[in-house]
Amino acid sequence: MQKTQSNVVTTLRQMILDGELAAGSRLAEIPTAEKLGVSRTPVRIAFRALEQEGLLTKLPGRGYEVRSVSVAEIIGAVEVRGVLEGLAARQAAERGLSEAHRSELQTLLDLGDEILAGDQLNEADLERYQQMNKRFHDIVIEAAHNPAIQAALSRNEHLPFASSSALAFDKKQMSKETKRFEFAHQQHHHVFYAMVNGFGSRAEGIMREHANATLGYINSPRNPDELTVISERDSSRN
Amino acid sequence: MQKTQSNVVTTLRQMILDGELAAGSRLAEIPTAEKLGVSRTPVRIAFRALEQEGLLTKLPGRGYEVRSVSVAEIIGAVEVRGVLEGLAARQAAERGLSEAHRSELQTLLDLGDEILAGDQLNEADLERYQQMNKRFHDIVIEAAHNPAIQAALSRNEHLPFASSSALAFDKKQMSKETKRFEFAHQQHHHVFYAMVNGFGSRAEGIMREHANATLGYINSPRNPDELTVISERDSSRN
DNA sequence: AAACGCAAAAATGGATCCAATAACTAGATA
DNA sequence: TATCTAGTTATTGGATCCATTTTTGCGTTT
Repeated sequence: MQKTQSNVVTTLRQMILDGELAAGSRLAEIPTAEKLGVSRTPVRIAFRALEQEGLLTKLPGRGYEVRSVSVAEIIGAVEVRGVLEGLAARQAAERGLSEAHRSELQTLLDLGDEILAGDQLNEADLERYQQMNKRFHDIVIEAAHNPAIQAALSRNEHLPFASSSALAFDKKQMSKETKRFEFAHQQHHHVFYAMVNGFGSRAEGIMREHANATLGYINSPRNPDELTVISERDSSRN
Repeated sequence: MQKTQSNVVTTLRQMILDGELAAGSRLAEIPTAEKLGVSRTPVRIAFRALEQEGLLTKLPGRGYEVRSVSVAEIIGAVEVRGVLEGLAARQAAERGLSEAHRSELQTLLDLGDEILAGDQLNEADLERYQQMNKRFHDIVIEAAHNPAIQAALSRNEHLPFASSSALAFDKKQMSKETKRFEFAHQQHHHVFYAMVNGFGSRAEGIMREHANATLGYINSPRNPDELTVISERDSSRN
């Protein structure tokens, strides 16, 4: 399979998100091109694209560096997602959902209920839930009919997941994590109710707060220890 | 003067914003490169950067096209700016302003008062006001200490000004426009007061609404005729 | 032993070259 | 006359080449 231009971007992005390229790694065009088996041209374009996405930073004269994202930055990015998706939910509610959007959201809600019906989530459930969740949020943004929201979000889309393990699902605490997803899914129900009934302000408020569900235990005030652990791990590179 | 890479980006961007490249124009790499006296490489990179900024759209197989921005899109983008700068003002207020930020904002407020002291704005006043205004907003964003806000805004930074005349200062109605600036600057005073005193929610609300001041007469409910005129002009291309 | 300087190596930015693909045009045929 | 087809043209994507700048490392000198 020959590597194509966008392929290089996605390959590098995936390597960064997977932690294969550790935060702080220096990347130069020529070695990267050789490593991927392509020429410098697509690599050059990929570096600039990933810089735009906030995953790389330019070191003038020494190539690029994989950005190390601090916990504070992740929290900030989640906050931004919150206000943007909140705006989307409000505009969707004020504008009114199309029948297609309404029915697909309903289907997704049912699907989420079903996934969460069992006692505890397993690996497969997690995967299914996250797909459902992504689609749910995408529809809300679509339904706002405001392309600027999508554009603003794209810049921060991958950032919260850059420091891979910080937002990882904690498989050692399945029951706690399961509760988190149950709560998040309740919010899905509530924002759906608000949007269907044209309650723009409620829809916005719920969605805005809902973003914090992504953070999981990071900002849980009951678990300062865990916060500390992550902070240490991260502050060592920042 | 030799054209450099970022030069090509800024040159093309300026040409688009100035209307020199009309909305809907098709742009190909080779003609553009020849026109600017550079090779295809920097042009290729510039096209992708401007696509990221939302100023160009890709026509697969036929190069790029200068995006035509509808009034609805501009209003949507302003809405997005509102929630993002509102978030910035809130976080700045909650975090507390540094002394440097506080004093520079104070200076800018005084400067704005001075510019608006005369009866009516002239061309030079307008220029000075807009510089002051830009700096004021930049400081608010800086003071939030949330790089994700800056990143999200960068995507929509130029978009509201792409359809050049839609947001242009209406020189035939100086007194009306002057009142608009006076109102906007009052909001600057209020958001400063809120931020200095740590009133996060007020700061957010004021800033969020303040974004609409940019729109000027576009969304003025008292002037549906003017709105119609702009809509027509724009809808013809959309 | 430390610091300065020079040279070599590596990196980027820009230009050109080659190949593949998609769009246009003109001509032939139904 | 309309449509299908084939050939030509234009355009992009990828690879390589050249020049300039910066870093880096080693050697010399103080």
